[in-house]
Amino acid sequence: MSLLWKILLFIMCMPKSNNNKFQKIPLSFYLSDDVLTLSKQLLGQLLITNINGIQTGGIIVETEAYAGINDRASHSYNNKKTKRNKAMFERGGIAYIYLCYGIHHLFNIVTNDENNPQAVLVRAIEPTIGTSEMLNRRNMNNLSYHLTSGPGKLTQALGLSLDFNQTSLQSDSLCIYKMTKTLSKNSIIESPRVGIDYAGHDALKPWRFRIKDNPWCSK
DNA sequence: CCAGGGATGGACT
DNA sequence: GTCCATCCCTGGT
Repeated sequence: MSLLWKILLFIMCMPKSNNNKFQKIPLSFYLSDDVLTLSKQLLGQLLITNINGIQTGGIIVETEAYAGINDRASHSYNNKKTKRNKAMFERGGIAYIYLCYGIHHLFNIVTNDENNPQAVLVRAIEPTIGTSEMLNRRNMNNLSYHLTSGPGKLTQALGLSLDFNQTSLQSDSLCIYKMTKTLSKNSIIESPRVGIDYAGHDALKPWRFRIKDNPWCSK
């Protein structure tokens, strides 16, 4: 076999994209009724969007749990169902995206079964795939921690908008992949959630989770 | 119909 | 650290 053919074969056998190395997180994962544990398990996993053939994504480094009908900070508090929060009442494993302050799209991972409206807000990712495209979408010239260190920033970087509301997290355009590395318990920092002062005593619950010393977390 | 508020980010001191 | 733009969603007339 000529060298040329060997090179050609080698190229043909190469994985087409990064995520071939990783397994999609299965639907069963999202159906858990333990949203706090799930929020921690989502840290370190890989979130990827694939829009118009452009792949962007990164490692989830910060999450918040929204525990459903008894959580005053949750949109589903008191079992209140509206057009906006409809996705939360669906079966887990889909996206719940809504507009915040009229400007920012916030991305949540719906968990638990149908009519058990819990969700995990993704607050920050560490960019790993398609960084230049994410810089474009954010109108930034140089890589800095501002790229994806906040719930509104990361959706802009990933190209996530209301169009993705209720999209499956196992779809071609939006997917979360399992990383092989597991985080040790003491590398996860727990603290109160951000921006929910209206939630009374629930505002004090330490349901924000982030990877210790990771500079890509929000402020 | 309309007022009030929000799971934020960016500009600025 | 402070300040505030911004606009959809919601609930109440």
